[in-house]
Amino acid sequence: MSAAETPTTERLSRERILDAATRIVDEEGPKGLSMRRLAQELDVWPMSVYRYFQDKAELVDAVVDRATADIGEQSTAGGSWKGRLRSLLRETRAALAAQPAEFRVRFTAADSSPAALRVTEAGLADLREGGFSQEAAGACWRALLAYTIGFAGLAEVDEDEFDRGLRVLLDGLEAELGAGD
Amino acid sequence: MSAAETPTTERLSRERILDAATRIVDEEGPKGLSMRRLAQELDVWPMSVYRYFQDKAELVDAVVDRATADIGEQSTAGGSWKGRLRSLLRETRAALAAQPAEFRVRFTAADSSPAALRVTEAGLADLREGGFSQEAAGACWRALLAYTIGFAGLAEVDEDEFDRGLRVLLDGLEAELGAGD
DNA sequence: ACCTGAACACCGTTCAAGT
DNA sequence: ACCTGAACACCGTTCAAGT
Repeated sequence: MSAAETPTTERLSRERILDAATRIVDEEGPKGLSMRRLAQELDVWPMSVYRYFQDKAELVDAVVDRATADIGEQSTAGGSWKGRLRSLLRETRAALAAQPAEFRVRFTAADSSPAALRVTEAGLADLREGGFSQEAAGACWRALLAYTIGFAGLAEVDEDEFDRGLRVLLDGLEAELGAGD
Repeated sequence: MSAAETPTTERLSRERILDAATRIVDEEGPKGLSMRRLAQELDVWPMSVYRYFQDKAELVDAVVDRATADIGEQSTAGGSWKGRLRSLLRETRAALAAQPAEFRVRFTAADSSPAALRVTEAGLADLREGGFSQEAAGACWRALLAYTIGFAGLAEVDEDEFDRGLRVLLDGLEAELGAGD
């Protein structure tokens, strides 16, 4: 009993905390997530969470980061650069649309999440492969990302409608910035 | 003294409350706006504000609505439908970019603000004038609005870059949806 | 009927006291 | 050194008691 303990509850960890936080947000909405409610869900003292996250803001950022962490995993494989890029942005829209609006804004915060940085790097790589200069790729990416994030916030959304607009924007940007300029 | 009072502070009103709320948000950020802080700023009991706004959510919506209420006032005059539309969206982007991210999401909430509805109606009217069918105008508007709102959330923004992307998107949508389909 | 202000049920976070 | 839990400084909002 003293040598080999079998704890009734697993040891606390960032992973377990994020699981619980995500569960609360899914079931009770973003306003339901408080440090105290979270501690209760984990059967832990309120202050214990602060061992793993500096404050609530850091926790929320981690929740959003994890919810968007696997964007682009599906579609790094073959196909044209344009196809990959559209697939990347479709995944981005879907992942962001699944987040509550209050949390979604954290994805494009000034101090971007690791997930957001990875998505941006993947997108820029695709655009460079498509013949855009570094500067043109940057401008093009911001336009595509703006469209995607904005669409994620619209109600009654239609996946096909998103894709049609995305194609129009991408083709137009390619015609304007891809070859000449 | 008893017949004609000269009150040291003006009577409370929605207008005065929104002035104070906007001032607090400008000076102390969105997190600084609390019902209690607002009451203090107005030199009033905390509960007095509830005579004019049902709850804090309604107050915040009213703040955002007022901050976006004069979008489109400048540009309803002459020019092509495309020029008017671009001007409308430029104003929309600027007004939204001036709002804190936490408040910005309320502009496109499911129960849209009066200001958002007016902007949408103006945009749709421009698109109909440009030859879009009602259905095509709806899809086109959602794409343009998504792009605009998304851009409003991006850091280190360039007005010209916004405008270039907007023109690309609008021209592309016109080519795709305006004439045929 | 209206307005007051005390009170309720929460927050995030600090910090002194214990182990 | 680490963990606890009491305490601080707030919240939004309800509601009974006063006028």
